[in-house]
Amino acid sequence: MRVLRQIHARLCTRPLPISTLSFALSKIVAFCALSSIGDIDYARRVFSRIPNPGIFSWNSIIRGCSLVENHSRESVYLFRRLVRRGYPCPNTFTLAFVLKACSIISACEEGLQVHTRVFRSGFGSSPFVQTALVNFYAKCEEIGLARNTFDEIPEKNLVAWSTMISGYAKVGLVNEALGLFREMQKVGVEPDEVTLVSVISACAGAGALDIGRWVHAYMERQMIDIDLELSTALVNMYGKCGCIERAKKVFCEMPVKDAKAWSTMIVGLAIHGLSESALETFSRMEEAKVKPNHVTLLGVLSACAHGGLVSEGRKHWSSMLESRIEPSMEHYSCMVDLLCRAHLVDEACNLVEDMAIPPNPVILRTLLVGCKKNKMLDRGEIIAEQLLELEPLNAENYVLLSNLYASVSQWEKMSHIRKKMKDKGIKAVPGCSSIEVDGFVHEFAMGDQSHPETEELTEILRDISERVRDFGHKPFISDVSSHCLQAIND
DNA sequence: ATAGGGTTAG
Repeated sequence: MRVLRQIHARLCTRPLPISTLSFALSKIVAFCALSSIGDIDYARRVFSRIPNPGIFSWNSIIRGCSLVENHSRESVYLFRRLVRRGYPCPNTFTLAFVLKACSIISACEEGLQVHTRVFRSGFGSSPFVQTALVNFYAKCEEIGLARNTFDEIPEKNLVAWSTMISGYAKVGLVNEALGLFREMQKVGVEPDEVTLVSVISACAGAGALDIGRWVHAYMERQMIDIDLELSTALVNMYGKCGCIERAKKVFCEMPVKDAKAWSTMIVGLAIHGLSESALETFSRMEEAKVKPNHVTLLGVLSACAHGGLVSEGRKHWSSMLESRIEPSMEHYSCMVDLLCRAHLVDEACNLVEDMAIPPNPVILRTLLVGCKKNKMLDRGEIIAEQLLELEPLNAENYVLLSNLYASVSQWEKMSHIRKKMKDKGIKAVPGCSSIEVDGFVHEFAMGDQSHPETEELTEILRDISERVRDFGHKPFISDVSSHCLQAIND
């Protein structure tokens, strides 16, 4: 960068022809915007001094901004400016870059405008632009539009398939993602690392362990290079699917581990209740001199919350404040959860009151659950009031408040809330779960009888429930079993 | 110079 700055300084003092100067400055912009050692602010300054920037310069700066964190919006602004000026004319590169920026910031309006422009410009048949459009729609959760665009691509290459698969995986349409993966193989397109990352991440989201294992075996068979991203995806998949030992194995065998990899492992251990291991992994991460990010801390705090490790949690909270990680709403949620689980509801409330930003509904709900567990009616009512003001249409809030009343046997107030819900026409979203059997993910929702084998399943659940009773246990009310019991009652 | 990838609390 220093050498470049010197060259830049000399360029400016020479009486060069404008075209030569523009060309040289364009090259500087491209380097500063795109190189890993570059400097986007410098690129912007140089760009603003180019007398008559050509499309190459515009593209460099638009792409550069889109790739730098928190600068993607600027790409969109630059593109608008370019369009308003009317020249130079955007090409396929410009469109692909600006669509990428739109997908990073989920700028749906702007992306749609670009799409209109694509139609008019006649670049609609460029595979790059088409794939960028698919990605853009998927990132904006317009999965139907993404699919329409995808279907219009006449010759779908690997990148197009991967984009669509990852789009489905991201919005949780796991069967669609896996189905498309099979279709892709049927037409003879071989997946690469990037495709497989999306497939594995779809498996993680669905608890589809069998398919995940199959993909893992497939990669080993095909000698596909299991790189950093793939390994992390595998660690996550095995962790989410309950195979923490396999997750650990993949993790240990990774030659290089970055913050995401460590975080994934820590979160995996935390959700398995292996709090001590999670914390130990965190210290190994620090020893390895990998800088923790905000997700790492979420994992650490959630491990402490699950293990009831209050003082450890407090320690990590204050060291987080000391380091440069600004606590986000999610971190506060985690800490509030930790305190509430440890029956320190008052302290949790104080923490929330001291927040610089007003608490979001998630935090308030966490507090409300804490009040319920500790039978703190008055405090709970105050929190519920705030919550209902913030989100008067969310059924979850009414259910939580009614649960609070139930926990202190205030049946009249409870039925009052239920009635209020009914009067407002608010319906609870049914609880749901899913399981993969032989490569298909079966989904169940509370009260939903649409599964072809509902009768047999209900029969089995009834049997389990009776056996639990026969053993002299109360049917245990965990999240899953309460759904089952509800299904039986229905 | 162009399009697709991993981690996120309750």
